[in-house]
Amino acid sequence: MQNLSKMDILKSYLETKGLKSTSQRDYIADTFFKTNTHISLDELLKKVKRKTPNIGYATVYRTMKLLTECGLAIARQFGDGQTRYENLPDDGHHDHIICIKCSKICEFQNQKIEQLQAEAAKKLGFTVVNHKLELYGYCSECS
Amino acid sequence: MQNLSKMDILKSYLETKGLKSTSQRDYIADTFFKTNTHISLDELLKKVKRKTPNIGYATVYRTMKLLTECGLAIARQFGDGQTRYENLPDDGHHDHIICIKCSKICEFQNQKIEQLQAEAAKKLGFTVVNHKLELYGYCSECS
DNA sequence: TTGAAAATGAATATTATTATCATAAGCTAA
DNA sequence: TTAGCTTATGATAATAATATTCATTTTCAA
Ligand SMILES: [Mn+2]
Ligand SMILES: [Mn+2]
Ligand SMILES: [Zn+2]
Ligand SMILES: [Zn+2]
Repeated sequence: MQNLSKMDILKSYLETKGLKSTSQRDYIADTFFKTNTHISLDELLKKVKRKTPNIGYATVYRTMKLLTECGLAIARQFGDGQTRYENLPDDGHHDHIICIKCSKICEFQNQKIEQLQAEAAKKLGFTVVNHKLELYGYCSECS
Repeated sequence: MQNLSKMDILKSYLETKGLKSTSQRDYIADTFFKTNTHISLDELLKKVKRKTPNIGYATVYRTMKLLTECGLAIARQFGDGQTRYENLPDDGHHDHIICIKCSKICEFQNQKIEQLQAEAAKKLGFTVVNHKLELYGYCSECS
């Protein structure tokens, strides 16, 4: 399952779950796969409706739920009350830093932090499954 | 403002804002100050109603908003859809590790992680105001 | 004491998310 | 290809947490 495209991964996930392929689902997924932002359901719905205006909110909602389940999308909550989705990154896990004035979101990776997290968890007897690290502040243009 | 009790800090905050002292507000704040958990509004309301059953949800909500504003309470969201509040800790900032099975919450401090966060932010031109680090996994009893 | 300003609490509004249901579409086996 | 069963869709409604409204009560400074 290394070199399959995202759409192929989705298709095989649907198959294992006994789910069906539909034009709406495909188009929503494809539209999402082409984004490189942290997109909300409303934003994605708007994008999708440009070509297929009759598509419903519920279908976008269910498709993103599906993509999250199979790992192709990651659901994020940055505190503005809206769940946002991003594509599974090629280069592995990353964390976020968010500007509290203009809402700009930057991403960063820090292996040392990840390692220290694991150590802290181990010390408390926990087995970490996932984590959330978000820094909030002012970006260079807003400070 | 070093050695003032939390209630005194609240009182002086109210004063600067031209707000008034009321028995309800005092009792809710005092009840909250005595907690040492991450408490939800519903839980706090229930606790408060034991002695003063006629107190309303809105007053608890508004009091916690006030305490959060003046820094005496910290609002946390651990992903269960409920905002939880904790007292401003005496020993400074801490982060959390949450069991995804039994919901146990442990706290930890790690100065090295904090430092690395600051460095990562600086590299991106950000000035960090606050941050959120949450580890999710299984506690020793659940793994 | 009194009157303007703020607080209260019940109720309602808002908002994001999730569920329902009648109908449409996909798929499998004849 | 078609029949028949399953799943998907989209409009709408239900949920649930949070936030606001408003008539009434309370506070507090003059
Ligand atoms: Mn990201
Ligand atoms: Mn805590
Ligand atoms: Zn900014
Ligand atoms: Zn546990």
